[in-house]
Amino acid sequence: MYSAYFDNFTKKVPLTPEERELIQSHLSVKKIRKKQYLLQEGDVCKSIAFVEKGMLREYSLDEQGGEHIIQFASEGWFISDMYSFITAEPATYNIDAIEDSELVMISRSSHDYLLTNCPKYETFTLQLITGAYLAMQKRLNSTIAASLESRYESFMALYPHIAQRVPQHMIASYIGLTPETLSRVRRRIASNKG
Amino acid sequence: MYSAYFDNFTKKVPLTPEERELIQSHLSVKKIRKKQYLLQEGDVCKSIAFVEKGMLREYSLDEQGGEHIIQFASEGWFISDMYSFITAEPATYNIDAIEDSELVMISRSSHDYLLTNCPKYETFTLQLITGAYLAMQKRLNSTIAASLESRYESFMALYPHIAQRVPQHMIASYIGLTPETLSRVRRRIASNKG
DNA sequence: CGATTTTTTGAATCATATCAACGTACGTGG
DNA sequence: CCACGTACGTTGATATGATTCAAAAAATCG
Repeated sequence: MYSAYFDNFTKKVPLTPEERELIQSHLSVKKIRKKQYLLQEGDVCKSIAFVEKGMLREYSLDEQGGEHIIQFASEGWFISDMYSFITAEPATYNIDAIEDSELVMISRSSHDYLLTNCPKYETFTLQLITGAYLAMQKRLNSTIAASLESRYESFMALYPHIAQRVPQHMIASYIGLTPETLSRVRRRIASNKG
Repeated sequence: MYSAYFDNFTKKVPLTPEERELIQSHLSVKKIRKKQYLLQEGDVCKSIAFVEKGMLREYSLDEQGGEHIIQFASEGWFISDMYSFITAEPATYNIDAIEDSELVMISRSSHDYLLTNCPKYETFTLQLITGAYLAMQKRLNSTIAASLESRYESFMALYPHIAQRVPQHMIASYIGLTPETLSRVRRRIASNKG
């Protein structure tokens, strides 16, 4: 229990046994089945979830009901509608499970408590957000500046473990194109190599 | 000197005079003229810049030499190639001034020093990055999910002070379309309202 | 095996980019 | 203060390329 969470944590910030105790007392475990929602648009996001095992996705819905995947989260990643979590306004994103998953949950009040009372938790959070920020900046740049081919290829290079585990149409959604177009992009790539 | 910086800081995290002294001793001031580079692709980004006055932009260049604006920064914002700053690898982005500007600079070593020796600086940094993360997530979502019209309109609603001060083709670049297309989008919007 | 989900393919359509030209505003130097 | 040059925005014609809709083929699941 909590092993992936603390592996991740101590790789970034070492902890004494007491600190680990303190943090662990603020965590809880949640299991969630494939296709189950962790968060629905309109609800307030009350927790940050760390993935111990499994895979989730966060996505928005446009006016026509189309899904747009904002983020995948597999082992070692966290997922949450951060804006809703921080402001307590209704979520604009949905989160559901792509596989049966085990999550470590941190509530808003625990998060606040640890931020102010456990310096290492704050340091860890800063590193976590910084990493997420940098990854998203790269993605934004490739969405704006790169061709479909290279967007797909960077995704595959960066997240091969995700690519293996999610259907292709979700990758299409993540990189911002339709499943049909992605299928054709893949054919173009294959024929350029063959 | 440093007033915009500390206004911003203390609005998020109050400081004692001693703390302010400590932090201020790690800052320096830099003036930069319109069109001047603060950072060029390939150089290592050695500082974070806070804008006291003026306006800058961060952008990438694609294979055909096209500019893609990643970020604007006016008074109260910070700007930097964070990835290069943190990893000390060569920058992949360029930063230059859109107006004559005054900047408050923090070097990598000062940043590290303050992070470990000044808890409030760490708290401030966490809030700063969190804000930047949330803003970028919203932008990414609108880039993937929204129509050109609503992308333009959200930009204008969110950043009216920037819109007034930068040429239209830079707004086009920021929201990910060509200047010609933006011109036509604006006409469409105008005629739908008239 | 049958049912459902996923991927591929084809054809038509639509939206945006591109290329080229023009008009305008702006700022700089004479 | 004027004139010139440069940067900016608009417009039109055309080309490109991604989406859409429909259907079939392939893969996966119970």
